[in-house]
Amino acid sequence: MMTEDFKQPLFTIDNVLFSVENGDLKVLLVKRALAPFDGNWSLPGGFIDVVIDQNVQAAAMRKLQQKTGLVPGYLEQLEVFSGKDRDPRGYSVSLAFFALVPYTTVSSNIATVSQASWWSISAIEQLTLAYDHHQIIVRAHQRLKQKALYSMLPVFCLPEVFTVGQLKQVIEAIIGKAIQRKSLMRRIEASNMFTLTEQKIASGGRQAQVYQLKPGVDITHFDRNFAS
Amino acid sequence: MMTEDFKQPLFTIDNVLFSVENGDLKVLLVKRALAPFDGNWSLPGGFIDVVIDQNVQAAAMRKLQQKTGLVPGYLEQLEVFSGKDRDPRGYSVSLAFFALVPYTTVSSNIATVSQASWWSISAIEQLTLAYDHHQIIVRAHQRLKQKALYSMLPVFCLPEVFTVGQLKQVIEAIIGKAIQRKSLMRRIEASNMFTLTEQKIASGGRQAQVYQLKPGVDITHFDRNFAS
DNA sequence: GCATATAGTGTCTTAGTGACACTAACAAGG
DNA sequence: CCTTGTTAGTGTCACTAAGACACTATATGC
Repeated sequence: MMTEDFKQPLFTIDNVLFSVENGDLKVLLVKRALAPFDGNWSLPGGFIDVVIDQNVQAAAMRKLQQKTGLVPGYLEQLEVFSGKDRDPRGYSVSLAFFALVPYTTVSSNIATVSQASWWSISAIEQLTLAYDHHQIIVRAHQRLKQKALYSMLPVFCLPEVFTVGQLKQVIEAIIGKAIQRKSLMRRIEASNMFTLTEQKIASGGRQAQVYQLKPGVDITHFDRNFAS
Repeated sequence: MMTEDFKQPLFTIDNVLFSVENGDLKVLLVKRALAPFDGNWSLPGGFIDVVIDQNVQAAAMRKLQQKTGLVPGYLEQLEVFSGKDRDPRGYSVSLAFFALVPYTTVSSNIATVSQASWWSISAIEQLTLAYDHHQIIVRAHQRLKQKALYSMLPVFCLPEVFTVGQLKQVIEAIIGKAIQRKSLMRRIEASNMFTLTEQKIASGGRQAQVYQLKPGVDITHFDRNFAS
């Protein structure tokens, strides 16, 4: 049974890049300039380049960098979406990634993309997206939500230094539910992922202590979820 | 930017099929009859057939059925493994699945496979496997272990009716650590996934109550892990 | 009957989250 | 200067689910 016996499906990459701005969970979308689905908003992605890309994660990183100018602090494989009809060009297999970055404004302008911008997760529901990108975003959100309940993953939506209040806001935006500041502080302590810097930051009331991610640490997972 | 601008990678499927026999976690391997890696043990997998297979899960199911005769009760996407050098035929992208079945003896005899048999997870370490299948098995085992700590997934390694003792043995084989029978019974109760049948089964001592998976239920996830 | 093996229960301990009141530190306005 | 409002951080009790383990129950084999 040789390789050539089979017609291979199209293989592509899609990225669901999340961030949180001001308590609002956002996903980065790009407006397609080319067919198919030209003029529609879509997830930044594309074809793997077998010469340049060491592997699929490298391809995902390159596509993100290329189409949005952003380099995520966290990138993880989500799931493969596949089928005969998801791409008008033929049988398609797309590997979706989900990624996290600190919020920054974006402005991209390359050939395949006319615009790139952040969209609130709630606003996206009303949009018409290319391919099955709605479903991909839903699945990515589910996964992120779940991981936010038992891990420190949401820190990747913040700059390297941050306050407990900021992290609390990010987590609440992700899981869509309030948590106890006390519980979060216990986790920050227990995780041993952060150092307490000398600085303090104004916040409208008492100044907040500033935490910093220790370099090279793994994200801690806890044995229990926040109340779900 | 057209499809044809890019040389596409090879896309394949690999299955890590787990079961538990007598307290021993096993993975199903097949002996390759054809190049590359002919004569080596490997994970059952192959190319997707864009005519037959509705999507990648269907392809995984078909490959398993074809190469081992088994139809798993649970099948989930694991992760994509990719790179220039993992397949001598060229740049390769393989989507690995992990699957669970009740233990049964296998004996397959088709063209591409000369043998199919169960291997203890510990015995596999000493084997030489095709491709990067060692790494895939390690990752699949990690994921299964993790899920066994907080979900009822391991029931798919048992027949439709089973006893608490059997489930306990399966879970312990997967996570490599003893758990309290009491804790498991509390979970069985709380999950509401099972009905208690009239039957009892001999087991060397007092007869055990027989549980049965309710048809069509989702696997329950708990908010806490077993001690890890 | 007695030893032994597995099944199932009762109940105290332990650990981590939830709830919430309380103190701390800052700004703005009188 | 003092009061009020706001956010930051602490102290502590309640709640819940798992761990530990003794105890009872029911089977087998001698």
